[in-house]
Amino acid sequence: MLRMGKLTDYGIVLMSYLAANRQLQHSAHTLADSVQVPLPTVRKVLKALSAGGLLNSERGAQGGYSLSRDPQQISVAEIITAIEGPIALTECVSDHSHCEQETHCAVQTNWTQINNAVFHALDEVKLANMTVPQAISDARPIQFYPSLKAAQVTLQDGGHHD
Amino acid sequence: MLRMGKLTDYGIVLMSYLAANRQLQHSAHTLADSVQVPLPTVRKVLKALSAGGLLNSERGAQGGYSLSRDPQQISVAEIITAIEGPIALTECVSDHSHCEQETHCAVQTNWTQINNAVFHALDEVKLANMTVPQAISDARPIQFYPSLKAAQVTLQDGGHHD
DNA sequence: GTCAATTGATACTATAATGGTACCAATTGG
DNA sequence: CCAATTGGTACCATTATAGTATCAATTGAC
Repeated sequence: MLRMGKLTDYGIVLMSYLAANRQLQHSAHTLADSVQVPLPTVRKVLKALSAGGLLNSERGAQGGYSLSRDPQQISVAEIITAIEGPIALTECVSDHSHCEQETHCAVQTNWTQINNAVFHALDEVKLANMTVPQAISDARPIQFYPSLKAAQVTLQDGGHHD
Repeated sequence: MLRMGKLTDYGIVLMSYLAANRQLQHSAHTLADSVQVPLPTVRKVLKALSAGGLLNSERGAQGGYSLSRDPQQISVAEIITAIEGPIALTECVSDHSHCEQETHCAVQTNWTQINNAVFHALDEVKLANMTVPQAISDARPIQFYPSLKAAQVTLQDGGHHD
């Protein structure tokens, strides 16, 4: 499924919102209200975004968050990295690759390559593109293997997706 | 982290092994031994790969698995799809997108685009490329935001990665 | 024809990851 | 000094995942 966490999704939404309203400082409270996501969760995401250097934060009364850079300078890859951690499709390419099968596994090098390709794709999309729908010129229509989707009997249990 | 399950990793390894030994039929037992992964788990992965149409399977004594197509015709995107299900980075772009925030979320269209870009990257890499290390000509050297990696204080808990 | 080997399908369990929440410390403006 | 707000940490519950076990179906061999 290759999916990443909801928090990252929130992160994108949050960043998009901030990009659309750069002028002022936004408190976590305000943002939670705007984006319709529970406040504590928003806090968490905001915190990560800030720690990742994507947001400026000001403490104290009248404090809040704001984009640290232009929306054109921020890629979704950065946002993902800030929230999910370093982009790594498998354990192999992650920092602590404690792969026991190294001897038998002859593909780890390629994984890194694939990883880079994915990262590149993610890095080309800037936050500025997210605010303007359909603005990604690089996107080509690609089919998602619908036939395979049908044949997808799934592994995890009985596959009862009601 | 954008990571996908271990099973998918096994799947890639399995497929690579099969690609390197196309001539004969391999039983789950044999493969488990070759790849050094627990037999039941290998069975599970093999089953999914078979259901996905990537492997031919023969029952009965002397049965086993073999690639259904040329390694050049099989992409990692297909393998991932067979094991993890349809490639979807977020819930938004998945089949059952029960997104409550639709009103406030103005990015779902872009997610689909990003998804496509990632899928495309994954689809360009064929199984044949995996067996020959470093064979992916399309790969460019890309930095992984090492600075952000350092600043990555993480969300999930205390971030105590010893 | 029976038996052994092998895949197909399903169900189950335990561990880990994730989402979500709460709390307290630190900072800053009024 | 107080209120508002971020920073950091700890915690819990739900879910997903990995891994295992069991039985049915099929096929070749003896």
